[in-house]
Amino acid sequence: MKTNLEGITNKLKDNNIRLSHQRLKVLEYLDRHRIHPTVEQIYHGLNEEIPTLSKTTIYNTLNKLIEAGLVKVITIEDNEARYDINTDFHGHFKCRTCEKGLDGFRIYTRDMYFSGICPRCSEQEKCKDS
Amino acid sequence: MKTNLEGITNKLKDNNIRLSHQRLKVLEYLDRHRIHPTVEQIYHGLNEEIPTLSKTTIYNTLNKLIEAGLVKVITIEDNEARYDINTDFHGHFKCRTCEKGLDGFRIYTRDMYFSGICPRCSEQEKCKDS
DNA sequence: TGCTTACTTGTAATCATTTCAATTTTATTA
DNA sequence: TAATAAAATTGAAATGATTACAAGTAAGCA
Ligand SMILES: [Mn+2]
Ligand SMILES: [Mn+2]
Ligand SMILES: [Zn+2]
Ligand SMILES: [Zn+2]
Repeated sequence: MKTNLEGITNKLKDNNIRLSHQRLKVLEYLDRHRIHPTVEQIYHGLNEEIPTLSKTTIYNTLNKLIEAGLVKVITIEDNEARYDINTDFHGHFKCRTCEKGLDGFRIYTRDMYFSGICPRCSEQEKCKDS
Repeated sequence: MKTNLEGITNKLKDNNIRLSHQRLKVLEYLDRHRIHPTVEQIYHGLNEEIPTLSKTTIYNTLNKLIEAGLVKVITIEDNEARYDINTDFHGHFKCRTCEKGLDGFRIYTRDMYFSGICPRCSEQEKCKDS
């Protein structure tokens, strides 16, 4: 549940991702606001502290972090992505009435998405190795 | 696996959804093309048969069918929705390499989304009943 | 057949996300 | 510390999926 920000910055170094002020602030925001925030929420949340912050930077940062496996994108909303610093395997729930994400619920729909590599592409990878 | 189109049209009647030419064609397309098509694919697939068909109608139709529980939307793509006439609970897989949805795979990411009603809203529902 | 209501259509609007080029910052080296 | 190259930030503009809207059309019913 608790993310080690120091550990994350080390991972950034490992992935050759520069430790810019903006990136660290976005990470810190995700760590302190465990509500699967949208880009809009991150933007407004950091606006006071960094008035010059651009939404483009937030998008760039999040995409970098996703690429490095440090953040996960949640597509439970139909029109807006949400972001999660908790990359452990866990489900997400959205209430049909209040539209909040909460614990303890009556479930009506379940969706499971997997991403990986199919047998055909696995086979082609083997060929490359030899 | 096999969908009974006759059964579906009966469900449409039950839900007071009119059996328009366009709606039946969209349903037929979803039934015959079990590839979780996008709106774009449905549009081009039906274009020859119904040259006047509008994308807006496809969106309207799909939203109506989703509302009635006859179709499910799949948000595994980051930028474009896909649609499934199979409403049974089942997972979806996307290959990272060829980007196709297939069977038999090595899994790297798993995502579970639930939708339902939270305890708070459940409680309020009870109050309405009495 | 005629009536009412809901559906279809094309265009325009919306809005999350990406592209782009100029400026700034980071990390490195002297 | 200063110089440098590479990468990041920024804001404006572009993109593109989806929705809103208003006028024309078709479905269902008597
Ligand atoms: Mn989560
Ligand atoms: Mn499916
Ligand atoms: Zn609720
Ligand atoms: Zn593949």
